[in-house]
Amino acid sequence: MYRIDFNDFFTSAFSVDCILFGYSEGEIKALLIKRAMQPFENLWAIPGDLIYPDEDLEQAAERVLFELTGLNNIAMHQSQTFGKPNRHPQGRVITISYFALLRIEDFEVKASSWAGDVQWVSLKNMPDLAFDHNHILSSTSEMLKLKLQNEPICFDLLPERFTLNEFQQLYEFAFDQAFDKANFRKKIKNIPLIAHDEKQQNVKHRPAKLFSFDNGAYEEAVKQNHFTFKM
Amino acid sequence: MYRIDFNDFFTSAFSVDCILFGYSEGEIKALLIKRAMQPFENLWAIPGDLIYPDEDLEQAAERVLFELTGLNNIAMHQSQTFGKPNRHPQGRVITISYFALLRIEDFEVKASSWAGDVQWVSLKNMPDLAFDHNHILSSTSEMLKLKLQNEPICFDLLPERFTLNEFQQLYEFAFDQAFDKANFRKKIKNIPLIAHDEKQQNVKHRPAKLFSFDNGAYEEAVKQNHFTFKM
DNA sequence: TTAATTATTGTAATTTGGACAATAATTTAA
DNA sequence: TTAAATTATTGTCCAAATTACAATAATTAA
Repeated sequence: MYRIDFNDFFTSAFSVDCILFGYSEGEIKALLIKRAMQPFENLWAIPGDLIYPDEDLEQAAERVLFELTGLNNIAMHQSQTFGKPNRHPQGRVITISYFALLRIEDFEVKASSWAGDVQWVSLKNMPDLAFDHNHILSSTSEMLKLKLQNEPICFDLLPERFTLNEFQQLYEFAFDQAFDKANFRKKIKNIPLIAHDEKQQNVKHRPAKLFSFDNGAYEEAVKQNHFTFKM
Repeated sequence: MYRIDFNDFFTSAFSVDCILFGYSEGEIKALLIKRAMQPFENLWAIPGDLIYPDEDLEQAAERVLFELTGLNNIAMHQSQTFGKPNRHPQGRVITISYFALLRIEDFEVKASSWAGDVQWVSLKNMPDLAFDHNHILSSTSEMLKLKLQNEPICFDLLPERFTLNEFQQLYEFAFDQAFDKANFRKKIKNIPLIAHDEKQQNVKHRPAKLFSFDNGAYEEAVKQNHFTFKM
């Protein structure tokens, strides 16, 4: 891995911004970094970096993800590209935003060279961010909602074993509305879930049963045209 | 308007590719150009151009649209960004694809400076295109299908007055499946359409009634939360 | 006038969706 | 040990949407 000076990119450059979404305590969160360098030093921002001359876009996004989380083999979803001529104070930088869905508990976050601090921040409670990152984050959140509605990616966000209520909370986030518990359970009856004997721990009331997504059954059903995921 | 040499962009550059979709004879078509210059001279391609240093992305896409069609005030939809290091033989060019929906009958196409020929080509009958343009076109078509399902943009593609069958054909394109005529009419009964007395002309059978989209009623219904468009 | 063709409307059975009630399992406090 | 509190889970009823298909209407061409 190598690092190059901003000037190497002349006055125009490409970057990726890599929005890492996670889910905990009933809320969707994004992993933000506190910038350790100018411009916008000490402001919170979406992690990102310039794209190296021979690097594929997705590869650059995966590199940013890896530096922060040590994770590989996570699906990256391209969201949108932002290129207003003055969005970066030091020159023309067009940025391509990607997002990935993570299980917060599955790894340790490590601040990278360009980040002073790293933190999961709830989308409901977002501070002012560097650059046009508030805009990038909110339009990427909309794209996430749309994808949650049409692809079974909510299981990348949920723990491997989850309760039906946790599942429902993601659905409610995706549609910006509350659902009736009983009706929700009817709606998902075709999604292939494995019911475990195990139950929720450390709750002050009747514990919920744990489920996991049956990916094998899902892929088989899709292949046979029995099923298309549609929340 | 000014034109600059490729070398002005050093060895890396941004471009837009601008996919113009139209609908006629029951099929979705894209406006393609025959390249008048190297590389890929004489091959068909999606119209596009480099982005000028001070130009916004969408503005560049609108410029390409204008040069070919003379049209302004057409909504541009960003689709995806393509940036494999070797996708352009002359250097690193990252391209941002946009699409717009046009009524084919409403304007004259004029070949621009960089196009030898221009033609509407059905998506069902697509030749080999320059660069990675087959890939760009097919993933942008998928994005079009998704948007057709969730926003009332089919009316940008249909003539101002259309038959319910024409409307249904777009729906069938968006979902890649055929629908029962009678049931389709029930499904759309909440979409605000104006029924005209006028009928289809020059058909060899019972002519269909013509309808148009009632945009005013649609926007009012959305504002009052009575309605969300969902094909 | 009739056949051919497509548009349009209707009907009945089935499935899905929404509101809400009833029951079950667990913890905590008395 | 028991009852209250809390949340999970299942069931029921009715309205609305979906599906398959039949019936009728309007037009052209022979």
